Amino acid sequence: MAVLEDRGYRSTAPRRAIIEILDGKLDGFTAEEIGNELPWVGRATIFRTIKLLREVGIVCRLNLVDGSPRYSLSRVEHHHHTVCVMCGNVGEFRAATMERLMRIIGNEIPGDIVGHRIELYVTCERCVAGEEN
Amino acid sequence: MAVLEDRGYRSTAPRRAIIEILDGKLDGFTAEEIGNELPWVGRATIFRTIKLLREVGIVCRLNLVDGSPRYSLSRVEHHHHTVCVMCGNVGEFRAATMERLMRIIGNEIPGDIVGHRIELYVTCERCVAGEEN
DNA sequence: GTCATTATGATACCGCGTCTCACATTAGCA
DNA sequence: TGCTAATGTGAGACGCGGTATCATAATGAC
Repeated sequence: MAVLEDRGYRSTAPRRAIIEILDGKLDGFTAEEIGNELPWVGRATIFRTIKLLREVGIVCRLNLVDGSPRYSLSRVEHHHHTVCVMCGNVGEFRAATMERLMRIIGNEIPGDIVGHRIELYVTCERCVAGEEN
Repeated sequence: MAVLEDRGYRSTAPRRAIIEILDGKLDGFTAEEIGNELPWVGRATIFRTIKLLREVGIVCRLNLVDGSPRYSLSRVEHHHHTVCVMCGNVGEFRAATMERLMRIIGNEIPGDIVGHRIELYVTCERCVAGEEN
């Protein structure tokens, strides 16, 4: 919440509630999920708040394999995501090697790299374990 | 078109028209764009055909920085995309280093990597040149 | 040419997200 | 504490990308 107040945004009940829920969501969430947990908050407000948190940089939007959207709370500074293709759970990882590689590739292709999106699709440990039953 | 026939799909006028248009689209396209160029083809058919071509592996779906979708004809086997943040044009590049890196990262994170999505956002040469005016 | 199979177009529908607009809350200040 | 401008909110309409339905049309194997 401090993150928003520091930028001049108001501390309101919906915003506080959403942020509190997010803290518990360790592996991604959807707007719909939040709506279900906070039925007293309007749909528009949920999207507005997610958008705000994305602009502030503490929430990321990523895509599942099928292209459907999912959000994730950012814990480390610069990172990428792993998304389980079976359960949709999201993980984060940092890879300095990746950044270095980006710079190398930057020299090989025309134009200037201004950003990138990297998503690794995985089958997570939980799902792999569950399959054996 | 042969790609589709080889898999048992029929050669129809809409499919032929769409594929022909795609051949000229060197830097990505949207479903809407095709619809404008082929007003006699139904919207559903355009989406169906794009989907088919994706399944066959000769069209990729990618996201612009803002998340909006764009398609691109695949020319090389395994590749990734560069997307210009200014004009939306799409390029392809291969990076063996990237694949090697994937394997390394695979050992560092929990779960098995089954796929990945990598998009590089760039400002393309054309746009950079244009800016200087 | 016949006919089963497959594809098509129109249209309704869905999911995700944004816009609008009247109303409610907030925070700053007396 | 009470006022007020600024900001945020909820309901609902709307937009866009894409899919489902279903009656009709085209395809291609014989």
